[in-house]
Amino acid sequence: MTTLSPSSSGKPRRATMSDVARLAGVSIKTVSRVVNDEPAVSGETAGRVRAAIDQLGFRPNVGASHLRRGTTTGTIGLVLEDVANPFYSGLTRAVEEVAGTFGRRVLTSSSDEDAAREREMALEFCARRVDGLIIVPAGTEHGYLMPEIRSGTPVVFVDRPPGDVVVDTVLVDNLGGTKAAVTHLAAHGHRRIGFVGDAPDIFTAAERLRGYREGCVEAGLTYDERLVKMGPHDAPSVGDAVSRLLSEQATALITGNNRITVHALRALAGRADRPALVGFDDFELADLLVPPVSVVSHETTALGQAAAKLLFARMHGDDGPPRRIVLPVRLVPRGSGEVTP
Amino acid sequence: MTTLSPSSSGKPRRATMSDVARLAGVSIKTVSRVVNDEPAVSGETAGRVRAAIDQLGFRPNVGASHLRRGTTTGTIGLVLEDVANPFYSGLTRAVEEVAGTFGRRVLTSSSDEDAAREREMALEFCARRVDGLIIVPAGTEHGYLMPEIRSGTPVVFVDRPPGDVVVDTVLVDNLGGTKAAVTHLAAHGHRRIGFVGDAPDIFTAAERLRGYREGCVEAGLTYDERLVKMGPHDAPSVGDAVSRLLSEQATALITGNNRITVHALRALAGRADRPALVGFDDFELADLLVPPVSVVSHETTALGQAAAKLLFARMHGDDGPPRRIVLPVRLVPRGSGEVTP
DNA sequence: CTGGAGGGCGACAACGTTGTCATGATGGCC
DNA sequence: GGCCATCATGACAACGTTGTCGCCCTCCAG
Repeated sequence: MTTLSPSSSGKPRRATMSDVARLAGVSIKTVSRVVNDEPAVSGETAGRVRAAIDQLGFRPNVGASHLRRGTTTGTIGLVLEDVANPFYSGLTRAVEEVAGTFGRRVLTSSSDEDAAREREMALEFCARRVDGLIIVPAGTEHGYLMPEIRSGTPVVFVDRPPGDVVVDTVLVDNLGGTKAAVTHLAAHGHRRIGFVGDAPDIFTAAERLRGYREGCVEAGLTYDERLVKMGPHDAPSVGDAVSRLLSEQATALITGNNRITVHALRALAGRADRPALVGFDDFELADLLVPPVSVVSHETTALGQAAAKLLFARMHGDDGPPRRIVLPVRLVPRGSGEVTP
Repeated sequence: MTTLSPSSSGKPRRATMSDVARLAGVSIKTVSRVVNDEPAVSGETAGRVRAAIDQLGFRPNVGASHLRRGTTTGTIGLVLEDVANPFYSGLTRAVEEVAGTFGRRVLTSSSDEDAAREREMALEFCARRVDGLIIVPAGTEHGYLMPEIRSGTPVVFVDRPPGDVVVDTVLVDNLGGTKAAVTHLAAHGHRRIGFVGDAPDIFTAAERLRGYREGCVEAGLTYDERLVKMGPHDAPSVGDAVSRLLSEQATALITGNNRITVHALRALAGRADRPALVGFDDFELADLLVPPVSVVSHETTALGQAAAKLLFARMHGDDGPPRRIVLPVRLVPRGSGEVTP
């Protein structure tokens, strides 16, 4: 009880510079000078002020400081689908890291693939005057960001491009990734390759599907839409998709992202007719499964770093034309994709 | 180029209420009223103000608003070891979720198990006037938080208790967890059970070790310190620990957390003499490995939720004595822990 | 002894917003 | 027609901080 309540009664209040000033018998400005290590303060006075600061547990209000100084708030906003998804938590960590080297903190928020939520969070972060915004978009309309962009808040899109504004974007080579996966499976003799993708209105899902199609064409396979299932990435939907593709005689599967891969693997676990499988996105323990899972791999850390670096370049005055960075992917053969039909 | 720069030359500046007021031909205060949906504004004036707001892309500065209103900033700070660790990213998501229902956003920061960084981040968050702080402590001294706590910022510790202050804490039943694991393995006939734990100065590692010891005693096994390896949770250290324990004729292993379990599994992958294994912390795909991995499971989501709810209760005026919540764990047998020596 | 330089410090305004109070206009009622 | 209530609006101060400017005192050169 005494542990939590302050010495006197009533609601606790944070000490301000005037409290410190009063206690130390100096002016507010002098306290400010001490706090900011400005030189023009005598050692004796500074000592008294510091003692008062310690005694009161004073901590400067950086919000007020930012307001007065007209400087930025030292935060950047990160809006993504779900921090709990390892893909995004890796990205978050990378962003946090880069932001840290520039003395910035990160405000995070999960949109849950909801465009309205994405918008709400992005705008709220702007109202908080973040120095910049990194967005994994859920929606496809981003005109709402124009006022922000125009008034100088840099915005970078990651993993998916923005809808109707042109700003810096960092993507991975979705097209090339699934294309490579198809080629790889075809090279092992597969003619009926199934594709389980996320909802087709998600950019990466659509791109990966496109890569799948193009891969089929290049490999001389006829594109058969019965071998494609696009839809939500929850376990039941994916399990259902997998059964259907197998009943269509698919001998190999390409799974469109890490969530889908995991659910597909679980759906396949019991079955005797296990198809070859290549997953998009690498994931922990893929190498320890039986068989080890071949994947189209890319660095989520690199994604986050690239995005954050782009953002900080803009914050530091880079005003070149918007850039689009496409990070390479790499097919990692581990076993599951190297079995014949 | 035109995409990024504002209509005129010079640095872009965010519109303020006075800009809006000037454009709409009203006073600042009227703009404020419109922005805050206060009733005493005529429809015609409100329309003019809203038009000006849209035209300028004005977004209110919530920092200034908080300062003036004397209200809180609507953010809470979360300091943990590493967001990229699935354990913590699940926790982060849960905290975000609860915070969202109370209209709060979350500032995150990874301490990387560095006490100085933990302290720095926690204090910085306080300087930003977060409404509350959730900490997975890296250090063992938390006196530095006393001024904050005293001035009314609630603090909740998760996963590990604070060092030298008494505040709300949410833990899991570390002791019971490893005890159960030992009992379980002993019931399957194991007499030489090894324990690979994290650095012993980490609270959870020490508790789990204690549970291991007590479990050994209860199971009638003599505690043999050669069967215990405590240390960092990186892959080489864990791999090394595993080899040593096996050379000590351990027939079963208990791995002290999700990182250690994963590294241990990788170290064991090639070997013929695979011991029985029970891991602390559940992890994705544990059920799909061969054999499926038995674990001491607990809900990271529940941890985050409990912590956040405790925090918000404090923020809403709960001033009862500090609480300590210990969440239950559950042994999930999947195969790896149910093999005989 | 005087003048100027400079060090130490404080008063004041301002950052963008909102609470309080005042003001002028309008309308209804006796 | 006069009076008060009500409505719409604005002026002003204040939140906690910092930039600007000016004051006073000391010290040293002339």
